[in-house]
Amino acid sequence: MDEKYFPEAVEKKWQRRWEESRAFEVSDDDPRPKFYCLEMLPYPSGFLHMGHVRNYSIGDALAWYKRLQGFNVLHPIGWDSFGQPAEQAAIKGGVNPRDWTERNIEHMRGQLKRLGISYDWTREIAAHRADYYKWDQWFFLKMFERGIAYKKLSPVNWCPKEETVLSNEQSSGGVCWRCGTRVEKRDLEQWFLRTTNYAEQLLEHMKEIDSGWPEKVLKRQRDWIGRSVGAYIDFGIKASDKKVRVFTTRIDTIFGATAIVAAAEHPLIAELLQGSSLQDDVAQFAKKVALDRANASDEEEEKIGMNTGILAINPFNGESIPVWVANYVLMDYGAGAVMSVPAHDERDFEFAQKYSLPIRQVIAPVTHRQNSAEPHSLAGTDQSVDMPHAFVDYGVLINSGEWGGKLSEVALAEMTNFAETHGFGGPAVTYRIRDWGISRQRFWGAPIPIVYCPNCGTVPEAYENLPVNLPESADFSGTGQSPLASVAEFVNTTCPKCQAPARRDTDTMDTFVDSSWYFFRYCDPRNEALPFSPSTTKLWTPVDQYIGGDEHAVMHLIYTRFWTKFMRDIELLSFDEPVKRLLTQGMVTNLVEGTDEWKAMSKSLGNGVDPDEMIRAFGADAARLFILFAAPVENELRWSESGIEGAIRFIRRVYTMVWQWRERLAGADIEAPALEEFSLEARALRRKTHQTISKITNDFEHLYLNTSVAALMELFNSLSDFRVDPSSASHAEAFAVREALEALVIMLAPFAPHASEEMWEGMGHEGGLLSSAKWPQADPDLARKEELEIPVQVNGKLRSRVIASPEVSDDELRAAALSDEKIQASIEGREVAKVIVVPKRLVNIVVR
RNA sequence: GCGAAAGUGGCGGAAUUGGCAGACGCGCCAGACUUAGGAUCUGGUACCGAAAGGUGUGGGGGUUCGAGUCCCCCCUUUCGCACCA
Repeated sequence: MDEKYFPEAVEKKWQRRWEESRAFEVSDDDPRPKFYCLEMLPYPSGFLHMGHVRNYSIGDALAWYKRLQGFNVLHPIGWDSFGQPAEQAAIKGGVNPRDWTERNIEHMRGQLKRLGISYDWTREIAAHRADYYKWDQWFFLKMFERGIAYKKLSPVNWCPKEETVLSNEQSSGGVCWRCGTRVEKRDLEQWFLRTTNYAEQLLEHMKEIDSGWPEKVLKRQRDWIGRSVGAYIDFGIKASDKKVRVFTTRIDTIFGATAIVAAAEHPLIAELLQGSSLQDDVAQFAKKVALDRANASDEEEEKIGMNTGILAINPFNGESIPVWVANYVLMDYGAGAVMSVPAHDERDFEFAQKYSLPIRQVIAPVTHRQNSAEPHSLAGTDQSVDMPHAFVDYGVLINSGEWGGKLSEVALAEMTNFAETHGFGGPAVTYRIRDWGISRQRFWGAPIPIVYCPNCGTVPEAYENLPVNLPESADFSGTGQSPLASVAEFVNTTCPKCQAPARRDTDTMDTFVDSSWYFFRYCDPRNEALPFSPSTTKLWTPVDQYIGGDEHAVMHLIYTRFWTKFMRDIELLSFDEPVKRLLTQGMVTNLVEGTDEWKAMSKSLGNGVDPDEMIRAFGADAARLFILFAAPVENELRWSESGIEGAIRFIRRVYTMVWQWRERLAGADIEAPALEEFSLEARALRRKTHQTISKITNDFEHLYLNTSVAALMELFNSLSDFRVDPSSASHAEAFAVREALEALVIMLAPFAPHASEEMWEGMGHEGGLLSSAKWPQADPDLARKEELEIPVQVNGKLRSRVIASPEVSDDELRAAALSDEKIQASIEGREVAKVIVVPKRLVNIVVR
């Protein structure tokens, strides 16, 4: 230990020591209880940003805490290394995506090590390496076998001039990003995973995690899954034996249906119009709707529609109503068609007004007369009525034949039942969640292990042929086509079934596939026979704490839940949910120069801060301490240069104090003196020490890291106020200081591990790593106050305080309060109506 | 538009069970040490007031002996969803 604190030297020293002593490597056969602390793995863009630093600082604080508490802590890291930026770099800069990616990983690994995050680096994984994506392919085959992976036609953005697929970004504004041609929607054969099969479970199992996940994430997942309970009804078609099916959550309004509105691309409509004069018009209309949708802005589009001339028959009343097509009905939700009830649905109302469709009220508000035989209604006629807007609430049915007079709640069940018994409908549940399309016409991803054979058709690659290796390189000139299609030695293969010459699928998988199961691979990262052995994940998973940004609240966190359920189904696992506790940390923001706006750090806004510069200027410890202190973990964090200076100032003060006491503490007798040997001040210091241990231990369980740091500062302030000179301190005083300082240094380790190690060594623990030390234990007896200071209020206003013993009774407190001089003065001449005593906390005297 | 969450000093925030509002830090002010200070140390710092004292947690109302905390209305901000039948 040097007299002065030099972060750079200290940090280098301990990073080396940790590596040499393999301090953070964990093994499966360790008798201690396990703890799996996981942070979302980064995309190797080339540089760590402050969001990463915050994410990993939070995780590392928890990992340190748990380790000091005696847990066997798995704390791994890896790279989400497939994805577009690498391919863009290849297209633009002519570099190989693999080289680009490896270089970035190399650099970012160095940054993480300079931050001193306590990872088990022996378990590092990277998605772009064949020993990882082989298992993506393995899972794909398993899903294919079970019908979870399937192929279907699906619309993509298509540039008709270049005859190529474009991503959403490449077709923004509805035109091709290169040639400016208007983009079309075109159907392409693509692979999908049946997430919808698991919709019910994804919803149901939220019960298992709702105490550990933020409510807002669960809510977004619930909305994403979008379970909706209602009924389906088949409307007959006039002069045809076909039926058109609709889904509704409001079957009670069916007597108010004045049209059927179908999605423009509804196949039944096209079929029914076969040969009709309207056939082309409707096809034209469908094309326009598809185009508008591709160009969709944030704004809701104006509703447009057209009458198809087809008539449908309402099975409840036999009425014929027109069938329309419109842009506001979506083919891929519900049944792709709705019954239009303008009086009781806002969208239908708007549509009906525009096209002068009849508006018929069939639900009346329930009034105070609801118990009378004749329900009150706003309009007692079955003709089109004037309504200022749709009435969408539940109410009482009117103009609804035999259901008239019933409440919506009752009619919903009865009418669904009626439809079912008469064979034209029944109960139905629909979901908003769609199957997950994973085909990407891109190079830098895991190849889809499917072969197209002229004899056998679509054939899965054989397991023993995995991995299907991604070629070294391809033509990246950016034709928009999957670059793999141009690599002959990749495309041309033999059929795994009949050995005939065959062609490979040239698409790669969505990168969300890689991140759906990566943290299971950490448990068994070098397994060559399986993605992981069930025994290792049985030991380590589920993840105890997962930490990351809330931009992944739906996609990644739904997909990984889905993947877990699939892995359970193929008996790799035996639980439903992969993550017990989830923390979504807040963003790191900085002032945008020339404005007073705080925005997320970004290159384009020029308000980014380079972690390396921070480390150079202040040290990793100060940067990490500041980040964790400045705001609660889930809040936005506003960057502040002076804040980080405060952090290094604090570390330096603690460091200086350790330096001043080091000789005295190294030589001090460890034996605790008898209680009566401690002075009043020494007892107060010990009380603060034990109170602090208790508070911080509790805070860590809730990840209240900012208040933990504040408590450490308070303890330090108490130590500073304990003005005893090291050389003249009594044995008891030195003991109290040692107890406080050791607790302080150990509990500082999760926030500033390098400096803490250095101080720990300086305090005489040569050769013993702080990283294998033990978290201090709070002694409740020592933490207990020796006397209480009880506030005394008069009519709820603080007037005085009285000193009392911790065992004081209510009566004693009351007496003490009433006899207090200041209190007597303020209640003089008034009648005491009541005295409220909150045991050992407060007295309130009510006077008149 | 719909839904949710949140509004506390100059700033980040604390008060986690209805019981002393403003812990801790930043900033600022004063002082010490210094050739010097954007270093370090000491003290102060919600507001009004000379003081006694009074006021104070977005605004208004309510419940309670007692409200930052619970209830109702309003305002503002942030986030999410946005044709989901």
